[in-house]
Amino acid sequence: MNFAQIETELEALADEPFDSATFIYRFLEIYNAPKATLTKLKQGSGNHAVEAGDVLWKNKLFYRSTTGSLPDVADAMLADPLVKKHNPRFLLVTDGADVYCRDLKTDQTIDPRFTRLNEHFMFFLPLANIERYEAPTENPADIKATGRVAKLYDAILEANADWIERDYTHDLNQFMTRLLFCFFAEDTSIFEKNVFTSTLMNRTQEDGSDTATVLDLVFESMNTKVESRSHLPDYAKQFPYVNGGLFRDKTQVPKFSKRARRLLKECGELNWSDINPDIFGSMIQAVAQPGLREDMGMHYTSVPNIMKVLQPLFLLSLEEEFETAKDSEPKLKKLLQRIYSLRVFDPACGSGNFLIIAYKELRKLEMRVFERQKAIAKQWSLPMTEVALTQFYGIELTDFATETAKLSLWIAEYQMNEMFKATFGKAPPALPLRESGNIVHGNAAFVDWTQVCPLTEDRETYIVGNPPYLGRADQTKEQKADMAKIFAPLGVSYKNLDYVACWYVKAAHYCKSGRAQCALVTTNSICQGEQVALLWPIIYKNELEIGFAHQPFKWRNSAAKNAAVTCVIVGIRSISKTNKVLYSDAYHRRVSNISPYLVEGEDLFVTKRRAPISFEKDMTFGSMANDGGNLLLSPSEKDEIVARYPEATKFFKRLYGSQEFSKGTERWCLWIEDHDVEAAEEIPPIRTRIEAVRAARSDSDRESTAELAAVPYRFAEVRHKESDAIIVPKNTSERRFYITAGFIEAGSVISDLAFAVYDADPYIFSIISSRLHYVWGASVGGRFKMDPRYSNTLVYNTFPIPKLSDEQKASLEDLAVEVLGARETHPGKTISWLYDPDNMPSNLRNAHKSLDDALETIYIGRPFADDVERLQHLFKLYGAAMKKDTTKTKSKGAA
DNA sequence: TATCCGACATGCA
DNA sequence: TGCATGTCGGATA
Repeated sequence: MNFAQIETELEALADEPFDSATFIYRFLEIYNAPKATLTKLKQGSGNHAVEAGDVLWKNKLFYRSTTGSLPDVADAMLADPLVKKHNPRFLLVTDGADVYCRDLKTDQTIDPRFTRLNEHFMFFLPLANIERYEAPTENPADIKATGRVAKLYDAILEANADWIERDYTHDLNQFMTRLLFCFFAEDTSIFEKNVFTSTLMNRTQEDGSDTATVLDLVFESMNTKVESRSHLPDYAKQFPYVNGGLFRDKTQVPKFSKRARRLLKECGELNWSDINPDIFGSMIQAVAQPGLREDMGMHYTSVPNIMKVLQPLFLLSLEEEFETAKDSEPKLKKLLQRIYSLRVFDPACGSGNFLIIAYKELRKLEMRVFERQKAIAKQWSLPMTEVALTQFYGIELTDFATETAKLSLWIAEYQMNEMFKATFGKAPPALPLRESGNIVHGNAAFVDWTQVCPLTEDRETYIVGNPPYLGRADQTKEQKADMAKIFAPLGVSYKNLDYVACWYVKAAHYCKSGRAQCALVTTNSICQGEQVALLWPIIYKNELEIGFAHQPFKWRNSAAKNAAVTCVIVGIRSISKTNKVLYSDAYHRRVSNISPYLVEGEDLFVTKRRAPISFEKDMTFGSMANDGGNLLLSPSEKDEIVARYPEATKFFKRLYGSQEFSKGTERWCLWIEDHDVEAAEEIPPIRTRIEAVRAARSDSDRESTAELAAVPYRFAEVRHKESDAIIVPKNTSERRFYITAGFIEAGSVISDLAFAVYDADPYIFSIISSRLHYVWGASVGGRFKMDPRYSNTLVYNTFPIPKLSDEQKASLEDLAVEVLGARETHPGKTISWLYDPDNMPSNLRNAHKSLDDALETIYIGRPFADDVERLQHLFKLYGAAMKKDTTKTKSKGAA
């Protein structure tokens, strides 16, 4: 079976007129329901439903077509005793216009339009016996263990204060991973039950003085083959030969204090068999980095997010191959070869989450192949797994995490062997440990990746991971140097790029030379705003394309404090005819191409520019106070001063940022001209505020801010003009349909949280208020979290407008008046309320619609069909304008 | 808890 | 000088 095929057929079915009699059978056929089953369902013998027209396929699906309210009907079906009896996985209700479907196992619901059913084709995959991935629940054992290990680590450090200055951290880290392994081993069948902790407790003094000696001998024993142990004491001999590199190097064992020994005992008493290496490694990683302790594991990638990378990158493809190979021994054998030759490389692997999950998935698939072989082969004997940890490669910056990654891979291997044993009754011996993954300790932005994971044409290689994101302002000197090393030779402007761009560029070079593909979880900022034009030309130069992408989603994991960041996933591969899929939380669909803004469209991007290509007036940044809050006042604060000092009135102006405009809140600022300073300072409360500004600015580490302390009576950046202005809030909401511009009367100050077009013609307001402009801004501009963020250089200056006649301007102006008029018919309502899609009044909607229709007719002679067409046309015009611009000025244009 | 928007250091062009 | 950006935060309903 082929996923693209399912989607295509589903799309065809959704496009046809709905036929309640045949729909469900066609639907099930697409999901490969066995022919015999379908026949039985149609005949009624396999259909357990009672009501006419219903279909109830045991354990799978309960279907009803109706004309009633879909959720209500679904609730009624759910209450039907038949559900309990026949346990369907899905409830599916439709009236031919909408669909309502609930997965009773995961309790997820979708309710798409009937015609968009294909966008949810993965939702129904369990019908074809393919499970969607479900997030594991939080594991209390991991949390508890992490806490205890952290305490033990601290106690050991305390007893070995000299270790840090002597740079024994590697020894300490390796020692800790050995301990963790032993704890795990004695709670599973790798060691004899509790042998490690009990030996230590029985053989050592309570004060900890000889703990190190005993541990040293025990570790040596684990690195010595049984036949060569004559020099070791009996208690050490009872441990099996472990090796696998974990005990190979002789490293120093730290001294133990009484407290450290007691904590060792407490760690040993935990039940380590419950540890889940998927996440535990990430949590334990924080142990060795006290700075990270407080947000322990905050940055680990959750398993669902890892699957968002692995599934589209290669797991789905393996799954498809399995489905087609199901009944063919040679094909199954070929699939196994593919599994065994595949490599996964995480150049920012941390404690190895991605690698561990990938390993487990490959093992699970291998087991399914074995089961299948067993079922169809005439003769079959159980093979052992050939998925090797050495197929997994990683680079990690911190030593402790590097060691943890290797350990976690071993634990994962053991757990998978146990699962194998449960299914097939046999498993490879746990010991001695085989080689673990190829995890290298180093700076991935600096080291040569081909040294870690050599380039090869013969093996599929998948680069995955969640590398560190750091905006320009937060990069350290070293990180800037890393950036320079990678980007400077390319001769491009790069300093405004996020640090994570290093990984994309290195991955691009790797993918170009080898048979590799890459998908990374990164901050959304590299697919938005100014960074797009900086990064993506470099990628495209390597004859690569975006094969799949996941649109922005909020970062989530089970750590207490989630990172406040919005992420995307971008899959990069050599140019190919294979399907491209665009994912979002709500749907995923095949598209013709994925643009670097992660929307359907061509590989185009805009470069920020100083002057507008079309608008006839400049838009400027508002005035930034940078005052520690002292130049800004609430109405009551202002009134209090004016009441006592009426002469102060002239020093106040209304201030408008995004919120003051959108929500109508009143705010004032001190606005003192140079020649008025002395007069202003004679008013004590004003003088106090000015002094506070001076103090705040002097305190700043930033030189230019400190210099501004010399003029504390005025805003740091003064852009104000004494004229009427169009105000455009900097922040808007992704839920709105329009950018909410407005007019501000002369005499008010527009803050840096909004943009201003001073002395503007009203038709400019019309264009800014159009759907076209919103669509442009939402895709080309930056973002604040998920919400579009307006900008003059990126959005306004790049927006293409056809040449307008005076008549056209006049008619646009009339339509602007209509919009403003519609707003005024709702007195007391804020802009924010009026433009909330849940509230937006119909007259305002209509006024905007008329404006859109008129403007779009100027563009193409008719309104656009949808936003995709809007964007495509704008990009076309932009491209043409830039071409003209290049020939005229020979300056840099866009691609 | 979803929604919407503030403030300013930073540093590039 | 002008302005994008934030492994950003916080108030509000």
